[in-house]
Amino acid sequence: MDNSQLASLLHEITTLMELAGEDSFRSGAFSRAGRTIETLPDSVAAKVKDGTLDSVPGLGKTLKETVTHLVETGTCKQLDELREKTPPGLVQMLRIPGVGPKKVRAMHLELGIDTLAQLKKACEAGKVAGLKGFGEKTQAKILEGLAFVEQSSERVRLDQALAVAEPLVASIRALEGVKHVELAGSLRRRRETVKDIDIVATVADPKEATAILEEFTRLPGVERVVGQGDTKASVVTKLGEGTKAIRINADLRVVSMHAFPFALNYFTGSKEHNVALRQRAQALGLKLNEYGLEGEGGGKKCKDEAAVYQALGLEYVVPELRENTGEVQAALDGKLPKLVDIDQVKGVFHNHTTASDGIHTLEEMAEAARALGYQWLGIGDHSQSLTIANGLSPDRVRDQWREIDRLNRKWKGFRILKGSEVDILPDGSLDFDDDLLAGFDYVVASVHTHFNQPREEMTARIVKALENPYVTMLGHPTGRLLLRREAYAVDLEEVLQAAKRHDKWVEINANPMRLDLDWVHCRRARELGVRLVTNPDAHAAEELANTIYGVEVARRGWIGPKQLANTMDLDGVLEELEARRKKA
DNA sequence: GCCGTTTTCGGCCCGACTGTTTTCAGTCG
Repeated sequence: MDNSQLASLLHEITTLMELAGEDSFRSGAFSRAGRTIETLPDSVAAKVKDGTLDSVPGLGKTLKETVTHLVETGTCKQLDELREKTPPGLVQMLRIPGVGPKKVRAMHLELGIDTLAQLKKACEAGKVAGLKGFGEKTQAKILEGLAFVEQSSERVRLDQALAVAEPLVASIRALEGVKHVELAGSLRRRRETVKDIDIVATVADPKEATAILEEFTRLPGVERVVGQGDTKASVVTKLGEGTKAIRINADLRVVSMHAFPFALNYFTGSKEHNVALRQRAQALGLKLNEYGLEGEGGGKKCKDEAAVYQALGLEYVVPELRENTGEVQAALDGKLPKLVDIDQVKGVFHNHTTASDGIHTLEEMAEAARALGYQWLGIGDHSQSLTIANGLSPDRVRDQWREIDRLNRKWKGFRILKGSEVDILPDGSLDFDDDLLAGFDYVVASVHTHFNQPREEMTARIVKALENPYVTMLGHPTGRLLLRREAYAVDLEEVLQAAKRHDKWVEINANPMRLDLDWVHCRRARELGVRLVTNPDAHAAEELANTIYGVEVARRGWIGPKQLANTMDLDGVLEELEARRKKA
């Protein structure tokens, strides 16, 4: 069992405990444990095995037992019992905005409501409004919320949310009277998937806030207004049409000028990072909230977020690192990493052309890369066995090499690199023989078939591929498709160890549907000293721009420029690849 | 349920908003 599976079981226990009306501090302990584990790079299952569970903070006697049971059996007594007594419909009801565990529990106990369908009927019959603590407005909100639950998915991908949020921010910025506007929330932290869009703005004159909020609710893309007050408006936005339309909740908060840095910091989160900051403030005898930082001598003025961190005696923490995974301590010690930046990327390795399943030619891809300011572009079309993607035969590979040589005579200071995305066959051998592999500048090895192999088999398969001297890097290490397909079963720790042993790079696939390796394991790669590389896996010229998403994953994983192979300039990359070929 | 440079018991981050209330519970971030 990997950490994310274990964490989701702990989150399930948390939710079910809340629905069962258990003490919130007890359920909170489970929630924190889940949160800790999902951001922990080392395998908790391995810790259970070698008895080092004590090294995980927040696990006392009970939680250590629970975690051990979950790892060993996939479940535990408490979870079994909670599942037994909780109808699944109750969990779904929690997705209704404004409905939490207490309300769900009341409706379940008082009206016997177990499903969303029953809830809808009860609202339509006016029964819900009669409950103690409920009323007409609550009932109407639940009915509206039910429609939203039916239409929206729980989370959306980063790129989808940005496609809605960035135009919204631009529109708000253009409104009369608006001073500052920034994206906040998990979107600003660049999490791979997000639940909603948070925006913070300021106005020169507080009296204008209401008018700004009013205009916000009428912007293009806004489908419905959920709530609107003097400081906050909440809307449902829509991206796309028909059954494929994506709906995302968006909140705009308008605050005073002097509160802006505090509000932006507060609404950027993460929740856990905020808690850590407040504890830091407390330790200094200060009080931090979304309006300011108060001490004995009154409020402290901060002109921007950096000043807030400075006032707390901390180095500035960029949004991508604010997950309470050690960044506050590092900021205190002055030991935050220097992170890689998109401007430092000089090229990318793994891209496709019309030779396999891309839609643009070699030359078109190269020109697009040059337009982005890259010094080199790696082409890695599919190998022969992947017939569904028009994988290249050895003869077609040699044709492509001749074409690359021809094109490379055209440019000064720019090169196309000869690469391949070679399939890792089910037994761990590669889809081309070593003689052919030796002719490439570099080789990306990836799994595209037989996703259902047992964990040990898949791990051994990938490790064997990494032993091949001609392999340069491992492509999309887990095969996951965000919100669509789970990762295949694989022991990433073992894979990263093998990468270290054989001096191979590991890809952060920058396609926003993949983002694979994830940021948590980037942290682990960093610890191990495994070099990473991000590749857009572009199947069209415009997809080269997806590289930014991979860089964001690397940043969230504390990766600096030296550890990301993309920052090598043309001379550097040619030298590096030449040295590797000689060694092979 | 966890945790301890004021604590092994008694706290646990903090405040706003909403809708239901007449002093507050639930939800949210």
